[in-house]
Amino acid sequence: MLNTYSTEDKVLLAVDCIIFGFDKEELKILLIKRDFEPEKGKWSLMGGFLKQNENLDQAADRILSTLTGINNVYMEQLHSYSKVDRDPAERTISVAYYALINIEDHNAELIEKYSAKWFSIKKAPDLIFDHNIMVKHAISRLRYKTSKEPLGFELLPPKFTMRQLQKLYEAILNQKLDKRNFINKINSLDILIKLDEKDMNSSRKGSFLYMFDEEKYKRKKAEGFSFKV
Amino acid sequence: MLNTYSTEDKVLLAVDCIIFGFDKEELKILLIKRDFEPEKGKWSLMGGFLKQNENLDQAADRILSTLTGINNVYMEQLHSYSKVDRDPAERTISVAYYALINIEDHNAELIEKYSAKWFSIKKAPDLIFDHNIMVKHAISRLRYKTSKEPLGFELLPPKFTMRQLQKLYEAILNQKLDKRNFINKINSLDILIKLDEKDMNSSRKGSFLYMFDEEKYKRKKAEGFSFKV
DNA sequence: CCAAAAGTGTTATAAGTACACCCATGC
DNA sequence: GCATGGGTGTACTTATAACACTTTTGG
Repeated sequence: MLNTYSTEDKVLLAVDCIIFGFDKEELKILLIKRDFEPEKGKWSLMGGFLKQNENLDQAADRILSTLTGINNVYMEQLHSYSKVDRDPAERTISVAYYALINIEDHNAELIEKYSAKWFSIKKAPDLIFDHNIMVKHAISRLRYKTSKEPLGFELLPPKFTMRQLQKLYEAILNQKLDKRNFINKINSLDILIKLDEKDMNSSRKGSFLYMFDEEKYKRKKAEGFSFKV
Repeated sequence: MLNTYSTEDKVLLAVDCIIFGFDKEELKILLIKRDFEPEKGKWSLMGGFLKQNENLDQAADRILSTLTGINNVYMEQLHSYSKVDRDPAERTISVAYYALINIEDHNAELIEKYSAKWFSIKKAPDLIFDHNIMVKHAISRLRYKTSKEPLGFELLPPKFTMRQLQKLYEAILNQKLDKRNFINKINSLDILIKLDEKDMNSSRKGSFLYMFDEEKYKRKKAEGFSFKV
């Protein structure tokens, strides 16, 4: 291999993951209690270092999978954080990723192994380094993205009720939405499949379950349709 | 300094800049002809490596300034690119930034020194590595950002005509806009100062010059106003 | 006097917002 | 039979989109 850049400084490149989940009422993030220095014992995002033979997306997948046992989830690069002394141990640049997972899918043993815990985004503890700002940015990006692309479904089980979907959007946007307007809007998008099945847990009457019709969405998108909530 | 992460791989971190300008008709980017290997003689974004004592924003400023002689311009981090073999010389992760400059401000000597040239985004040459995709992403981000924040003015001289502003937005959005609707919309935002002065270059009648009223915009923004084109 | 760009309002359509009652069921 | 959450439609307001003629002035 050529080595044209040999006089340049090298740095450690970390990847930190903001892992979002939704538990029927609140938007949550999965945090770990650090069991290593620096800042041992404090709450932190799950992270790791980029290896020579992988790209950032792969590193993010690996790190997410290490903590949750889940693969193939929606992940997106957020931003790179590079303040010179952001990590007191050593110069480290961190690339933040956020992931959307169905909270039911996580692996309880792994969560325990890493002393991880789900926190409501409204009641999350103070985090190490610049992780607080990463979370803030991630929420802001999540708001933008879920209003322009059908990503909210990533946070729900495959079958969900209209009310669950509404509550999800309310949690993401941090505001109440009008029930009728919300349903009208979602229905007008015409990308859900209404099942015959009802969810009987939430009320006596029961409420119909829906599924996201990904194929239909893709077809419509190819024809110029754009999702908008 | 502690050295907790000593077994981890380190990498070279490059910063590449997509430098946008506007020349009254077209949206342009400033490219350099590489005078070093690999890919010597090919067109490329201006780039450099992150140094130990600076953060990414500072590195981007430094790199922009090296080529244009300009400081204090609007710059924003775009994305990090990390394909393992993206640079054949050595494993390098690149963080792309885009900058908006008033094309009149650039330093001609520096441009010459780096064999740099302004290219219309529609007629830009093929670039090295993954720089083509970086430019594509930057244009897409620019579209989004300039429609939500008053950043277009960064690409214009301090005094500009309505028609110039419209042509700028047409170039960014890559579509014709209706003259009356555009002016009505801009005026309804109420963030421009109409000068008594006219620009007599573009027509016999001459057209009024405007300036962006940044203070007014800030005040309105603080009161909940949001820019939208 | 005419060519060339500047400037100016109204109407129609679409999107968004506000809002209240009946339904089905388990207890 | 009643408490609980599910489900449904219309009127109003706001935003967006379409569209054509008059003005100014240097040559």
